Amino acid sequence: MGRRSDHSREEIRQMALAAAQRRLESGGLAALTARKVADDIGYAVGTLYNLFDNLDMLIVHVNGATLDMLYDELAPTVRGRNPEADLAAMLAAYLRFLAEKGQLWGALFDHRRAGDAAPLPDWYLAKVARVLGVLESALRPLFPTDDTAGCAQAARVLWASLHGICSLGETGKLPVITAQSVADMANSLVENYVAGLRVRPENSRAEGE
Amino acid sequence: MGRRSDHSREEIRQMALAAAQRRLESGGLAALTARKVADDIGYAVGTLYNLFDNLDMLIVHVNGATLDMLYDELAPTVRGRNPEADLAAMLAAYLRFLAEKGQLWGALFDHRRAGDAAPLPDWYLAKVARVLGVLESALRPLFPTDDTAGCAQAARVLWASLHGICSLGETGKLPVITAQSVADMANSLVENYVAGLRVRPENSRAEGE
DNA sequence: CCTTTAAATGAACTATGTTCAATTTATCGG
DNA sequence: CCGATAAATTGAACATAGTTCATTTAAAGG
Repeated sequence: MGRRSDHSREEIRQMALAAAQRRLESGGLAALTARKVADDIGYAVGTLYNLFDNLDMLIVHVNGATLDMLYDELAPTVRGRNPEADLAAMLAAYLRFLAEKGQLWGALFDHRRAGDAAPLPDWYLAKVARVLGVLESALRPLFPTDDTAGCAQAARVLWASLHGICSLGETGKLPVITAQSVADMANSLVENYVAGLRVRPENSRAEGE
Repeated sequence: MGRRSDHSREEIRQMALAAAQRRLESGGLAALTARKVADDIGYAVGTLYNLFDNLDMLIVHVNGATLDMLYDELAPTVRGRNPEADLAAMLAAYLRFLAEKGQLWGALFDHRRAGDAAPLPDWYLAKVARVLGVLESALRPLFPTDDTAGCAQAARVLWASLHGICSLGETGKLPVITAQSVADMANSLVENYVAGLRVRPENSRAEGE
């Protein structure tokens, strides 16, 4: 079969992304194969490779959509006055997202690309940065107005740390104490880290002790 | 070919593990395939499956060895008096391990087993717990003698958080500010979290603000 | 030396991502 | 309306995976 007029190029792209997302949600990354997605949308495997360089890029696009969803959930939780309160609300929203869209969240991090693959595209990093921006705005009051760098770094530390807790928690790689404790751990992290920021003003960048 | 007497069953196991470790160190998880390991040790693929249930279990054993190495590096850094000093030394050793044995460290976390796989064996979790024990002993002075649980939880929070920083840093998934900043982030985490523990004594388990 | 038993083998099976010559259809010039 | 051109779609084919198991081979026991 050749050139159909069933759908435009862009429509097929969207269908493929939607199908990929569905597969991800129900069966995780393992369920997301080129042939299955192609079947889902009623096109042949080769067609997928007209629209995406490879499966990795398809997944990166799905992950981009996930980051947008995450932003939409997190952004409204920050009111910009009290860091502790904002962070608690934000963390709750994050954990809720993780509980509801666990497989999508998982793909954000489980998807490891080959070492020789192109670096993550700028538009993707921008989406990550946008989510980080929410966290930055919550932390903002803790830093002097001119210390944007310190705030940005603190946001990255918190974000990455939180990721570690959720990630190890979900994959069972950490002998965890109770089932509830991923949330407990996340709370412990945020509260103590922020308390630390308050006690050690501005020089949060650490020299020898 | 059938029953050789070149090596005992246990010898082949060790050869396979050593070969797997070598492959991991040079090319990461992608370079560790059943056929290649079999070739390396001069046996056929099938033989590997006499010794290990499957490739996953082979990798779990290599990871176990990595955890032992890590323990050996971390354990001597804790002197048991000053938490801040101990943690700084321990963190330095951890980052050194990461720099030198990055691929082995990576396999500890990159290796995601299928959802239907058996849970991680107890002996493996025990090795994880042993490494965590080092961290616990460094944090010990910060907690009342009877609060073992609080100390254990703090150790897990720190450990998992640190993992998040290193993991996201290495995979380029976090738009990082400078090249140096993984170490900076790790220091920021440890120092602020510990400062937080000091300021908010014992009730580090977090209720509503 | 023959029998028994255990180890070692490697072809075969299923499934993956990816490629590309061949095919089919739309589009456009006349 | 037709024929040529261009574009999209196809699916068989390739390389590589993990895993299995009937068959082969060598050691051990009597």
